[in-house]
Amino acid sequence: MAHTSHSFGAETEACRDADLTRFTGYNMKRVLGLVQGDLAQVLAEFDLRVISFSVLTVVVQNPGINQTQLAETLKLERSNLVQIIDDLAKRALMSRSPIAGNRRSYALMPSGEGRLLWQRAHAAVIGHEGRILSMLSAQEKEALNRLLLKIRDEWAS
Amino acid sequence: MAHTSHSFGAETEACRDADLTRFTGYNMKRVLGLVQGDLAQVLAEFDLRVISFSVLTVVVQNPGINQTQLAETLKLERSNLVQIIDDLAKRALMSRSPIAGNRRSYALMPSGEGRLLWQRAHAAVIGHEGRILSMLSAQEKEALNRLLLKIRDEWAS
DNA sequence: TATTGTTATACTCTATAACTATA
DNA sequence: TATAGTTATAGAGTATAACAATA
Repeated sequence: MAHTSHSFGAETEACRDADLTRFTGYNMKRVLGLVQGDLAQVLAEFDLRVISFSVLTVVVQNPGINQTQLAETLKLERSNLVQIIDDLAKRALMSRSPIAGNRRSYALMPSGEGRLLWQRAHAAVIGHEGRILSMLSAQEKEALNRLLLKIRDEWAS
Repeated sequence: MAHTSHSFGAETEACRDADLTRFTGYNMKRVLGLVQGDLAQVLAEFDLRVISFSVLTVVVQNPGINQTQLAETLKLERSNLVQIIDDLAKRALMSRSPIAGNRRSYALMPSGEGRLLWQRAHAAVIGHEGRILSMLSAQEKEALNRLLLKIRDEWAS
């Protein structure tokens, strides 16, 4: 029985989900799990969650954006952004600046400290992607991104 | 002001996350969100969640597998499988069969009804992937799967 | 002692409704 | 009336510890 059990494990364990690997969605889910796990560890060194880094990136690249535009950009619910922005604002990484002539929305602006932290985190994320995708050639990485963006563009609302 | 607001939206709204789209992880997350949303709707017609379909697939392809092996295969925690299998068993789509000489694990076996439901759901999932990836050529789909599996294989534990 | 299945629990992510203050 | 931000809440998905039965 020990022999049976061992040979079963050794011979077929690696392909028990063979049928599912024919689905791109399943493969993406499995790979994204690996990527997000490593990325979360990398960003934890900066006290950032993955979503916080995304928010910081968009605000640095689009200073003055408001929360509704930010939510649309990252495809998040406005309500789920509140705590994330609260945290970043409390840490003085960005500010909610009043807009002249409009008192119901704020312009999100990165602080100097926010820009500096973002630059360090951004470099770390580039390092993370280099490591996690190190088995792909430059051409393969470019092809992967091109294919993913082609799918997203087709279904862009 | 209406003009300013409109031109801002029209000119820069589409590329506010341009910097993030350089990251494969971000692009995968965005695309997987679209794919999983559509897939969930497709599987809801069979009263299946995405995870239930994965479980059913692995059990159909590997009759006799136990819960620990199933959890390893799908990279889930054993504890999180309990309710899913409970549901599938209560609906008589699969059974927990006792194993001769081993009373602490069960052999998961698909029922005839389970195989039939799986065949219908499987066909629907293939249809879903065909629709959601319809902008890609056969070669592109194959390339995408190959790249994803190459990443996964490299980091397989 | 180690393994299998299970329970309980907690934390993250996501989705929705309703509120406030503004416009 | 509609919009921006907010609050509360609920549902998935995921992770961990501890337990009973069994090996």
